[in-house]
Amino acid sequence: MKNLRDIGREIKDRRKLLQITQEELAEISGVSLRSLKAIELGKGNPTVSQLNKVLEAIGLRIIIGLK
Amino acid sequence: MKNLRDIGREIKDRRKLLQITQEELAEISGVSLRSLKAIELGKGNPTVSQLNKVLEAIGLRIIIGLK
DNA sequence: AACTATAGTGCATTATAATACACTATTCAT
DNA sequence: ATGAATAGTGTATTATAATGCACTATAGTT
Repeated sequence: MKNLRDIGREIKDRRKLLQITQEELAEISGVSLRSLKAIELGKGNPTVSQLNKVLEAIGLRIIIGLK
Repeated sequence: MKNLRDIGREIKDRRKLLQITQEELAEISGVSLRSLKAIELGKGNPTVSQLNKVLEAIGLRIIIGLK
């Protein structure tokens, strides 16, 4: 399974690739800095819309696939 | 983007394919019937872990992909 | 048409995600 | 090694997801 920690890592990696800070990503995605930090660390349990906001901002998206 | 309504449809389609009821899926996934209904209809905004529970139960999963 | 099974809704309660603020820790450049 | 930027944490508050119960609506069967 793709757990929350994995998802967080992917977001962080992508963000670094784009060379933007958490502060910037929080700003452009419309998610609070506190929440973004939690998402990247895989702590907490974001709502789908929160996750979507962050993903959209870095050119990623949720796909539903076979296991 | 893959919005919540799309995700709900995919879950519902998959569930029908497997020929199980909402009640059964709620049971096996560990998600309340009320919440499952909302998810399938694309109403509300589930947490990632709730979504994951349902997806797992029907052999699906979240993938993060390029937009 | 009537009956039954399955799906969707309203509302109240409880659990918890989202947030802000203040702080500490780490990374990175000089 | 010091200072500045970036990342992570604690705690309290607010917003909202998750749930249960009772109900209505729709689909499917005879």
